[in-house]
Amino acid sequence: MPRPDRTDQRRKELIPIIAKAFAELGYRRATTAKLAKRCQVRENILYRLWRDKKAMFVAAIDHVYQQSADTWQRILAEADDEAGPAERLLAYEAKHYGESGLHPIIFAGLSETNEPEIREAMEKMYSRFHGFVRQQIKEHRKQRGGSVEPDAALCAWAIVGLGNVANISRELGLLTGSGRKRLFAQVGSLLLGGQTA
Amino acid sequence: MPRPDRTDQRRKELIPIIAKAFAELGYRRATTAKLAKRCQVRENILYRLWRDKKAMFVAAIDHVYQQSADTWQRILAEADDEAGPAERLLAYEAKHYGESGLHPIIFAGLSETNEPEIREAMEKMYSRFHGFVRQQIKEHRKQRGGSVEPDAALCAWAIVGLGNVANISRELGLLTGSGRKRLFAQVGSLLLGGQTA
DNA sequence: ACTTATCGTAAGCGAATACTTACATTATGA
DNA sequence: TCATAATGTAAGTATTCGCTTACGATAAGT
Repeated sequence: MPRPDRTDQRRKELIPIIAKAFAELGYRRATTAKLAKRCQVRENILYRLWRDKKAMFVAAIDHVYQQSADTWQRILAEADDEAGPAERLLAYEAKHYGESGLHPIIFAGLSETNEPEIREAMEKMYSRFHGFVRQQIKEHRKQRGGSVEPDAALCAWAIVGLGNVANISRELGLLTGSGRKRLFAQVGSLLLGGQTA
Repeated sequence: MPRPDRTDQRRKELIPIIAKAFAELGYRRATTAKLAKRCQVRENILYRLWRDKKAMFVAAIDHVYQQSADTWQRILAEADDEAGPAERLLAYEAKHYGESGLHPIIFAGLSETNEPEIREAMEKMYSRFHGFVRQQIKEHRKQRGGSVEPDAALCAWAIVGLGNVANISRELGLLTGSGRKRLFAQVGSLLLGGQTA
């Protein structure tokens, strides 16, 4: 009878644009008017796709993780070097970390944790990032054998922190590209391997 | 003749209150009306002390570093254990990191770097934090002797990152207090000492 | 062809917010 | 005591922003 519902597809098309806008402008500066303009639609139709601005932002946060996860899957699939998966991921991030330009969304999210829905989305995102990294560390260490310290979970948090400062120093121009690369490569592998007992 | 100018003193009195407000509410939610109310004055007089809201925020950012620096000076002065200065600072932060409640200001600042003045203030703040930590690492390693890797500057960034995730995980409830403590103690000392060649 | 729900356009509305203006009051030093 | 500038009070304003409403256009299945 009527036209078929393309809502889902439309959402998928627009999220990358919206995420980019939130990344570049932050949560408040990314007004619904600007979001609509970038999407080349009227505000109205954004509100048909998401309940409110908050929901658009939550979708953007999810998109940040999804984007990274997809990239990592690709790297892991490409495989067969002499380097292990964790080392390959680390090397990749050393080169390309932050290239998507999406990470500032995280900064924006951190100052909007008053909103329960945003807080929840941030919580989920960080948990996923941490869980993934932790898993990689564990597998890497298992391969190598021998007891290692500190705990993989702690090292995973430290690596997440590494990503964070990398973003910050990029944003503020405190580290050059090669500096960030060395940061990932040297400190990253220290955390990955830990200290053999 | 007229009344003496107490502007400077007034600023010093109000900054802690304003900083706390920015920390709790973020930059945008901390409206000038709310700031004034917390300070128990009218908006008007805030505008006599600072050019605009941006200037209030910049002052709050400076206050964050100042607060930490003062605390650290105290710790360093208290001294004479068997533990070195760097180790004492690390142990202190492991216990008390984030207690001031001021750190969320940093999150707020990170999504306001579009404003050149705020960006500059954030840049200065991070440089100072990093410089201080780097110095501590260097002195610690000199005491111990022997060549160490990775570079102190890189490890300093990693420790700054550690502080960051500590804040984030506190904010989002992703790590318990004891988890944060172990994070500082274990990963912190790994980064402090580095890997002896 | 005709019904029906999706898609697009345009305008507007109430609330909030950064900042201002005008004016009354106070306390100081000569 | 008196001029002077600091301190406080109150109200207002222009703008912005999130969100809504009303309506016309489009495209599908029967």
